[in-house]
Amino acid sequence: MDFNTPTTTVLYSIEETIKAYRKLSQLNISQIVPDITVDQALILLILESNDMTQTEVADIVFKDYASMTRIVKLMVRKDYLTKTVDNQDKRKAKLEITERGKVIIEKLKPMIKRNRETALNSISDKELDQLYKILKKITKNCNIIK
Amino acid sequence: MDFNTPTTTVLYSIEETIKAYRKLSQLNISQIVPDITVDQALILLILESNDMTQTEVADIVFKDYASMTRIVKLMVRKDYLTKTVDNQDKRKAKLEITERGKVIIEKLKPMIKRNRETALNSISDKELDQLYKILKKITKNCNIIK
DNA sequence: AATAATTATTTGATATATCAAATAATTGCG
DNA sequence: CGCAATTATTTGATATATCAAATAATTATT
Repeated sequence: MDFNTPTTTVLYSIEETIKAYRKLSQLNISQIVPDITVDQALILLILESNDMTQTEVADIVFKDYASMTRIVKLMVRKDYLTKTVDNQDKRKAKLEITERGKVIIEKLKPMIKRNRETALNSISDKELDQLYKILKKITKNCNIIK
Repeated sequence: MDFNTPTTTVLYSIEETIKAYRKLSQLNISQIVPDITVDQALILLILESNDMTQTEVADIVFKDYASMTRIVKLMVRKDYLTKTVDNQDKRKAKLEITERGKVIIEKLKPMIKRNRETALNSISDKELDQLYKILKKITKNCNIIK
């Protein structure tokens, strides 16, 4: 049964790439704001444009709702964001970025931008487009079952 | 400062893809062997060809050594593998797949293969090659700092 | 040989991932 | 309206991720 060694499939490469990128990002972000994770920064970025529901944010950042509950708890404790009950629908938790959160994200933006540039250095627009399309295909294939 | 929204960068797509693939894999693998994680199965696959040191395996599967210690502990408890002291170098932990581990991995192989096929369905060899090369570039870019 | 430096692994602390079950609010329907 | 179904979130349990510090064995150096 022509069974490839796990390390020879692209899916392994995808894993490798994302881990390398996460490591780079965390390292550089910690240099600017020591006490924040990459994912927390991402959540702040998302909330910077529009306030949202906890579940909405979770969907955007691909987090399990249970994880999201805990991450938000920490972020509220650190005064990065506030969590209030949505008055239209009391099941929903409205998340808003705090002033401190805004300051922090502004401080981080240049580094976040730089991380992306570092990661994508020397990748042409054409390659980026190819990469994007292929990844989308794979994602779609994986989500067929749902 | 032309700062892209986080969701518009390919790095976000990479994250999305790998999460979708992991979900698919875990779902299908659990159907065959309910009590094993994708990563544990990967470790068994790695060890199937050659017995190795714990650190060697960790490097291959991109795991932190501390994580590896804990994963191995669980896998030993479940009788998927054995852990013994390397006699040449007593710092090293030699990992070997057990009979039960072998049986389980044989049982899983067809599904693992199928998962890969599902994920990569309709992706041409040319695309795979492109994908692979671009990912390698990104990984390299991220590892520059080290 | 004795000590310093390095390597492999572990442990503790904390954060996150994931599943299943619980809770609470809202919606749909007879 | 009253209740079943659905939706948003939480909690508990367990697994994994990550960093820093500790341990133990090995290697390099003086």
